[in-house]
Amino acid sequence: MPLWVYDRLMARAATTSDVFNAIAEPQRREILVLLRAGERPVTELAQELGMTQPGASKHLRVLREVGLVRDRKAGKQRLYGLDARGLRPVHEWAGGFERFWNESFDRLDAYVQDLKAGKAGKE
Amino acid sequence: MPLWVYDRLMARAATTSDVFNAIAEPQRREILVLLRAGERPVTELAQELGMTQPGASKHLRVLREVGLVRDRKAGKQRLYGLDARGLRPVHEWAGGFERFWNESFDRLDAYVQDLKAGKAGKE
DNA sequence: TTGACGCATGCCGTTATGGGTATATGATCG
DNA sequence: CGATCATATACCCATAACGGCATGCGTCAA
Repeated sequence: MPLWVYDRLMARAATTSDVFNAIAEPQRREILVLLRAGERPVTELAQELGMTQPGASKHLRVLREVGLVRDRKAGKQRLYGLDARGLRPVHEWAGGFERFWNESFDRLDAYVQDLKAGKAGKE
Repeated sequence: MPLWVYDRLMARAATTSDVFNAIAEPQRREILVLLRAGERPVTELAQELGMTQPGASKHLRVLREVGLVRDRKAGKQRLYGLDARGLRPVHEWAGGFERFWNESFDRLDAYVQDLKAGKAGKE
Protein backbone atom coordinates (compact mmCIF):
# COMPACT_ATOMS: atom_id res chain seq x y z
CA MET A 1 0.00 0.00 0.00
CA PRO A 2 2.52 2.67 0.99
CA LEU A 3 4.75 2.65 -2.01
CA TRP A 4 7.29 5.16 -0.75
CA VAL A 5 7.29 7.12 -3.92
CA TYR A 6 7.76 10.42 -2.25
CA ASP A 7 9.45 13.38 -3.73
CA ARG A 8 11.27 14.67 -0.74
CA LEU A 9 8.99 14.23 2.19
CA MET A 10 8.29 11.19 4.24
CA ALA A 11 6.73 10.70 7.59
CA ARG A 12 7.43 7.43 9.25
CA ALA A 13 7.59 3.88 8.15
CA ALA A 14 4.24 2.25 8.48
CA THR A 15 3.84 0.44 11.76
CA THR A 16 2.60 -2.55 9.88
CA SER A 17 5.91 -2.99 8.17
CA ASP A 18 8.13 -3.64 11.12
CA VAL A 19 7.86 -5.59 14.33
CA PHE A 20 9.75 -2.93 16.24
CA ASN A 21 7.18 -0.42 15.22
CA ALA A 22 4.31 -2.73 15.97
CA ILE A 23 5.43 -3.27 19.54
CA ALA A 24 6.08 0.39 20.07
CA GLU A 25 2.46 0.68 21.12
CA PRO A 26 1.94 -0.15 24.79
CA GLN A 27 -1.49 -1.59 24.24
CA ARG A 28 -0.25 -3.85 21.54
CA ARG A 29 2.42 -5.13 23.86
CA GLU A 30 -0.32 -5.72 26.38
CA ILE A 31 -2.24 -7.76 23.89
CA LEU A 32 0.75 -9.95 23.24
CA VAL A 33 1.21 -10.51 26.94
CA LEU A 34 -2.39 -11.47 27.36
CA LEU A 35 -2.16 -13.89 24.50
CA ARG A 36 0.58 -15.79 26.23
CA ALA A 37 -2.14 -17.34 28.31
CA GLY A 38 -3.87 -18.62 25.23
CA GLU A 39 -6.17 -17.64 22.46
CA ARG A 40 -8.79 -15.02 22.98
CA PRO A 41 -11.66 -13.51 21.06
CA VAL A 42 -11.51 -9.84 20.22
CA THR A 43 -14.18 -8.67 22.59
CA GLU A 44 -12.54 -10.34 25.52
CA LEU A 45 -9.25 -8.66 24.74
CA ALA A 46 -10.98 -5.36 24.40
CA GLN A 47 -12.52 -5.75 27.81
CA GLU A 48 -9.35 -6.82 29.51
CA LEU A 49 -7.51 -3.87 28.06
CA GLY A 50 -10.26 -1.38 28.65
CA MET A 51 -10.58 -0.40 25.06
CA THR A 52 -13.34 -0.45 22.53
CA GLN A 53 -13.86 -3.39 20.26
CA PRO A 54 -12.85 -1.47 17.14
CA GLY A 55 -9.79 -0.31 18.97
CA ALA A 56 -8.78 -3.84 19.78
CA SER A 57 -9.49 -4.95 16.25
CA LYS A 58 -7.22 -2.31 14.84
CA HIS A 59 -4.35 -3.20 17.08
CA LEU A 60 -4.85 -6.84 16.31
CA ARG A 61 -4.74 -6.05 12.66
CA VAL A 62 -1.35 -4.44 13.03
CA LEU A 63 -0.07 -7.37 15.02
CA ARG A 64 -1.46 -9.74 12.45
CA GLU A 65 0.16 -7.92 9.58
CA VAL A 66 3.59 -8.15 11.13
CA GLY A 67 2.92 -11.77 11.95
CA LEU A 68 2.88 -11.58 15.71
CA VAL A 69 -0.59 -13.01 16.03
CA ARG A 70 -2.66 -15.50 14.12
CA ASP A 71 -6.40 -15.55 13.89
CA ARG A 72 -8.71 -18.46 13.62
CA LYS A 73 -12.40 -18.43 13.02
CA ALA A 74 -14.38 -20.10 15.72
CA GLY A 75 -18.01 -19.86 14.86
CA LYS A 76 -19.27 -16.42 15.53
CA GLN A 77 -16.04 -15.24 16.95
CA ARG A 78 -12.47 -14.98 15.86
CA LEU A 79 -9.79 -16.25 18.14
CA TYR A 80 -6.45 -14.55 18.19
CA GLY A 81 -3.39 -16.45 19.19
CA LEU A 82 0.21 -15.56 19.73
CA ASP A 83 2.92 -16.20 17.20
CA ALA A 84 5.94 -14.92 18.99
CA ARG A 85 8.53 -15.92 16.46
CA GLY A 86 8.68 -12.36 15.25
CA LEU A 87 9.84 -11.26 18.66
CA ARG A 88 12.99 -13.23 18.44
CA PRO A 89 14.78 -10.66 16.29
CA VAL A 90 13.85 -8.03 18.82
CA HIS A 91 15.26 -10.11 21.61
CA GLU A 92 18.43 -10.73 19.71
CA TRP A 93 18.86 -7.17 18.66
CA ALA A 94 18.55 -5.91 22.20
CA GLY A 95 20.74 -8.75 23.34
CA GLY A 96 23.46 -7.36 21.16
CA PHE A 97 23.81 -4.61 23.72
CA GLU A 98 24.03 -6.81 26.73
CA ARG A 99 27.68 -6.29 27.45
CA PHE A 100 27.06 -2.59 27.33
CA TRP A 101 24.40 -2.43 29.93
CA ASN A 102 26.49 -4.73 32.05
CA GLU A 103 29.14 -2.09 31.74
CA SER A 104 31.84 -4.67 31.28
CA PHE A 105 33.13 -3.35 28.05
CA ASP A 106 35.84 -5.13 26.25
CA ARG A 107 36.61 -1.87 24.62
CA LEU A 108 36.58 1.17 26.81
CA ASP A 109 36.28 4.45 25.07
CA ALA A 110 37.02 7.85 26.44
CA TYR A 111 33.46 8.31 27.52
CA VAL A 112 33.44 5.35 29.81
CA GLN A 113 36.87 6.00 31.18
CA ASP A 114 35.67 9.45 31.97
CA LEU A 115 32.87 8.03 34.00
CA LYS A 116 35.00 5.66 35.97
CA ALA A 117 37.72 8.15 36.66
CA GLY A 118 35.60 11.20 37.32
CA LYS A 119 32.63 9.80 39.05
CA ALA A 120 34.17 6.75 40.65
CA GLY A 121 31.89 4.40 38.90
CA LYS A 122 28.85 6.08 40.29
CA GLU A 123 25.93 6.10 37.87
CA MET B 1 5.48 18.32 28.15
CA PRO B 2 2.71 16.06 26.85
CA LEU B 3 0.34 16.14 29.75
CA TRP B 4 -2.27 13.91 28.18
CA VAL B 5 -5.11 16.12 29.06
CA TYR B 6 -7.07 15.41 25.98
CA ASP B 7 -10.78 15.54 25.75
CA ARG B 8 -11.39 12.47 23.72
CA LEU B 9 -8.75 12.38 21.08
CA MET B 10 -5.23 11.14 21.35
CA ALA B 11 -2.65 9.93 18.93
CA ARG B 12 0.21 7.92 20.33
CA ALA B 13 2.52 8.19 23.26
CA ALA B 14 5.40 10.46 22.47
CA THR B 15 8.39 8.61 21.15
CA THR B 16 10.54 10.45 23.63
CA SER B 17 8.74 8.87 26.55
CA ASP B 18 9.29 5.25 25.85
CA VAL B 19 12.28 3.23 24.79
CA PHE B 20 10.17 0.90 22.71
CA ASN B 21 8.97 3.84 20.74
CA ALA B 22 12.40 5.34 20.42
CA ILE B 23 13.86 2.21 18.89
CA ALA B 24 10.93 1.82 16.54
CA GLU B 25 12.82 4.03 14.15
CA PRO B 26 15.30 2.08 12.01
CA GLN B 27 17.78 4.89 11.80
CA ARG B 28 17.78 5.32 15.52
CA ARG B 29 18.54 1.65 15.91
CA GLU B 30 21.35 2.16 13.46
CA ILE B 31 22.74 4.94 15.55
CA LEU B 32 22.77 2.74 18.60
CA VAL B 33 24.57 0.03 16.72
CA LEU B 34 27.18 2.48 15.51
CA LEU B 35 27.72 3.76 18.99
CA ARG B 36 28.65 0.32 20.19
CA ALA B 37 32.01 0.98 18.60
CA GLY B 38 32.47 4.03 20.72
CA GLU B 39 31.59 7.67 20.98
CA ARG B 40 31.02 9.73 17.91
CA PRO B 41 30.34 13.31 17.02
CA VAL B 42 27.05 14.17 15.35
CA THR B 43 28.42 14.95 11.94
CA GLU B 44 30.24 11.67 11.74
CA LEU B 45 27.08 9.79 12.59
CA ALA B 46 25.17 11.77 10.04
CA GLN B 47 27.65 10.81 7.38
CA GLU B 48 27.74 7.16 8.26
CA LEU B 49 23.98 7.00 8.16
CA GLY B 50 23.63 9.09 5.06
CA MET B 51 21.44 11.67 6.65
CA THR B 52 21.68 15.37 7.19
CA GLN B 53 23.19 16.79 10.33
CA PRO B 54 19.88 18.14 11.61
CA GLY B 55 18.38 14.77 10.97
CA ALA B 56 20.99 13.06 13.06
CA SER B 57 20.64 15.65 15.78
CA LYS B 58 16.94 15.05 16.02
CA HIS B 59 17.29 11.34 16.31
CA LEU B 60 20.00 11.77 18.88
CA ARG B 61 17.74 14.03 20.82
CA VAL B 62 15.10 11.37 21.02
CA LEU B 63 17.62 8.79 22.08
CA ARG B 64 19.00 11.15 24.65
CA GLU B 65 15.60 11.89 26.11
CA VAL B 66 14.86 8.25 26.67
CA GLY B 67 18.31 7.81 28.10
CA LEU B 68 19.80 5.54 25.49
CA VAL B 69 22.66 7.86 24.70
CA ARG B 70 24.73 10.33 26.64
CA ASP B 71 26.40 13.36 25.22
CA ARG B 72 29.61 14.95 26.27
CA LYS B 73 31.06 18.18 25.12
CA ALA B 74 34.43 17.86 23.54
CA GLY B 75 35.58 21.23 22.45
CA LYS B 76 33.79 22.28 19.36
CA GLN B 77 31.94 19.07 19.01
CA ARG B 78 29.62 16.97 21.05
CA LEU B 79 30.34 13.32 21.44
CA TYR B 80 27.50 10.91 21.75
CA GLY B 81 27.97 7.66 23.57
CA LEU B 82 25.85 4.65 24.18
CA ASP B 83 23.99 4.04 27.40
CA ALA B 84 22.37 0.72 26.71
CA ARG B 85 20.86 0.16 30.09
CA GLY B 86 17.50 1.22 28.75
CA LEU B 87 17.60 -1.65 26.30
CA ARG B 88 17.58 -4.20 29.03
CA PRO B 89 13.83 -3.96 29.61
CA VAL B 90 13.32 -4.49 25.91
CA HIS B 91 15.49 -7.56 25.96
CA GLU B 92 13.69 -8.92 28.96
CA TRP B 93 10.27 -8.16 27.63
CA ALA B 94 10.95 -9.96 24.39
CA GLY B 95 12.63 -12.71 26.33
CA GLY B 96 9.37 -13.30 28.10
CA PHE B 97 8.16 -14.84 24.86
CA GLU B 98 11.05 -17.15 24.34
CA ARG B 99 9.26 -20.34 25.15
CA PHE B 100 6.62 -19.36 22.66
CA TRP B 101 8.83 -18.90 19.71
CA ASN B 102 10.56 -22.10 20.66
CA GLU B 103 7.17 -23.67 20.41
CA SER B 104 7.73 -25.77 23.46
CA PHE B 105 4.73 -24.58 25.33
CA ASP B 106 4.09 -25.74 28.80
CA ARG B 107 0.52 -24.97 28.16
CA LEU B 108 -0.88 -25.93 24.84
CA ASP B 109 -4.02 -24.22 23.84
CA ALA B 110 -6.42 -25.26 21.16
CA TYR B 111 -4.71 -23.08 18.62
CA VAL B 112 -1.39 -24.80 18.90
CA GLN B 113 -2.86 -28.25 19.08
CA ASP B 114 -4.67 -27.40 15.94
CA LEU B 115 -1.43 -26.63 14.24
CA LYS B 116 0.26 -29.80 15.29
CA ALA B 117 -2.65 -32.02 14.49
CA GLY B 118 -3.79 -30.41 11.29
CA LYS B 119 -0.60 -29.31 9.70
CA ALA B 120 1.75 -31.86 11.20
CA GLY B 121 3.94 -29.28 12.76
CA LYS B 122 4.58 -27.67 9.44
CA GLU B 123 4.83 -23.88 9.32
C1' DT C 1 -35.95 -14.97 7.58
C1' DT C 2 -35.19 -11.94 11.20
C1' DG C 3 -32.45 -10.67 15.17
C1' DA C 4 -28.63 -10.51 17.81
C1' DC C 5 -23.95 -11.13 18.36
C1' DG C 6 -18.87 -10.64 17.01
C1' DC C 7 -15.80 -8.45 14.50
C1' DA C 8 -13.78 -5.56 10.71
C1' DT C 9 -13.75 -1.29 8.32
C1' DG C 10 -14.62 3.34 7.03
C1' DC C 11 -14.59 8.02 8.19
C1' DC C 12 -13.33 11.95 10.98
C1' DG C 13 -10.42 14.70 13.93
C1' DT C 14 -6.10 15.62 16.29
C1' DT C 15 -1.49 14.78 17.21
C1' DA C 16 3.09 12.80 16.44
C1' DT C 17 6.64 11.92 13.26
C1' DG C 18 10.35 12.52 10.12
C1' DG C 19 12.70 14.90 6.57
C1' DG C 20 14.23 19.33 4.53
C1' DT C 21 16.06 24.03 4.75
C1' DA C 22 17.33 28.06 7.09
C1' DT C 23 18.98 29.93 11.14
C1' DA C 24 20.38 30.55 15.99
C1' DT C 25 23.81 29.18 19.40
C1' DG C 26 28.58 27.79 20.91
C1' DA C 27 33.13 27.17 20.76
C1' DT C 28 37.68 27.67 18.58
C1' DC C 29 41.04 30.04 16.05
C1' DG C 30 43.45 33.76 13.75
C1' DC D 1 36.54 40.78 17.35
C1' DG D 2 35.35 38.27 13.14
C1' DA D 3 35.30 34.00 10.60
C1' DT D 4 34.40 29.25 10.78
C1' DC D 5 33.25 24.77 12.24
C1' DA D 6 29.84 21.77 15.05
C1' DT D 7 25.23 21.37 16.78
C1' DA D 8 20.79 22.36 18.03
C1' DT D 9 16.33 24.53 16.85
C1' DA D 10 12.69 26.48 14.45
C1' DC D 11 9.64 26.18 10.76
C1' DC D 12 7.13 23.88 7.16
C1' DC D 13 5.15 19.95 4.79
C1' DA D 14 3.06 15.54 4.09
C1' DT D 15 1.58 11.60 6.20
C1' DA D 16 1.19 7.90 9.58
C1' DA D 17 -0.93 6.87 13.91
C1' DC D 18 -4.83 6.42 17.38
C1' DG D 19 -9.15 6.98 19.20
C1' DG D 20 -14.21 7.37 18.77
C1' DC D 21 -18.41 6.39 16.33
C1' DA D 22 -21.21 4.39 12.82
C1' DT D 23 -21.79 0.80 9.86
C1' DG D 24 -21.11 -3.33 6.98
C1' DC D 25 -20.82 -8.29 6.99
C1' DG D 26 -20.82 -12.99 8.37
C1' DT D 27 -22.61 -16.37 11.79
C1' DC D 28 -25.79 -18.48 14.77
C1' DA D 29 -30.24 -18.99 16.98
C1' DA D 30 -35.16 -18.70 17.21
